[in-house]
Amino acid sequence: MKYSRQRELILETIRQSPIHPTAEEIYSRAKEKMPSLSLGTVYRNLALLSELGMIGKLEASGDHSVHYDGRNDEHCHLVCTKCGSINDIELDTLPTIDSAVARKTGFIVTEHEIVLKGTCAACAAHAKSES
Amino acid sequence: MKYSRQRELILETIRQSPIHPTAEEIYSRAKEKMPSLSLGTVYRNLALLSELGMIGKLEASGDHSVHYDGRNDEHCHLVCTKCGSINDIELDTLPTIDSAVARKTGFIVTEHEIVLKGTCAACAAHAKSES
DNA sequence: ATAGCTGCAAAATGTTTGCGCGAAA
DNA sequence: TTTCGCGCAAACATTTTGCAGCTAT
Repeated sequence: MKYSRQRELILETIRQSPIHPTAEEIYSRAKEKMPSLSLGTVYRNLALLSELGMIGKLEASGDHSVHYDGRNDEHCHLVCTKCGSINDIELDTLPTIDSAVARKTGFIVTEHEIVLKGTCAACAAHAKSES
Repeated sequence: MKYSRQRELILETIRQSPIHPTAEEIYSRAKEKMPSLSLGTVYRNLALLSELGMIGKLEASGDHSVHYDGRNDEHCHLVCTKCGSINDIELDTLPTIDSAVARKTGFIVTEHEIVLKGTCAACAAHAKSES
């Protein structure tokens, strides 16, 4: 893979964002630093980086676009269906699951997408104070 | 909610399909039985049925469309990245997770999307016999 | 020198929506 | 008879792609 300033910027932008940004969000933030950047380039690099496992990908956010994650280790996500926030969470029981699945079904797990949907603490508090 | 023959047919079609069909697949199967059926109606009813919890929804299939599931109880999915097959699996450790999450973070889990991606038994066997 | 990446714009894909008609209550 | 759902087609949002020029190696 050849180096490109665009790819470096895109990767940097994802890593610095805490919100699990979409392609569009990554584009508009990165474009501030490199106004010539094009959206097609963002998409091409997101595909590349996530294929290489350098960034994470979250398809099940519930809005209609893919979100990206600067972390590339295995972890889970909490998606609030009220405010749309996405947060990381570690679930220690998970590593054991893969081998259990392999034993039971012969399916070889190489990656997860584990999303728990519901109401985040902030939205729950907000709802309570309203009632 | 008012009864409609279309909705009944759509629900029936999903329940009879073992493959976790997409809207397009549901449409073309159902259209065989009701040629006047329109794709917009399929989408409207899928939104309705999954909002009511009568069918399941799978966003993280890896192809670029939403898949639906005749089962509406909580279970997990195995998505083969080689052949695209989607299969159900029960993971008994999961019910405990929700309360653990709530205790740790205050997040109230109302639904899951738990997808394990990798190579299914059939594709693994196929790869082995080729090498 | 050349392979690969970019910007641009057009196209493709999957999904949603407005409207006027027909069917259920 | 009134309300809701339907079929149709247009609109929409997101993502992908072809091309010609530029950049890293």
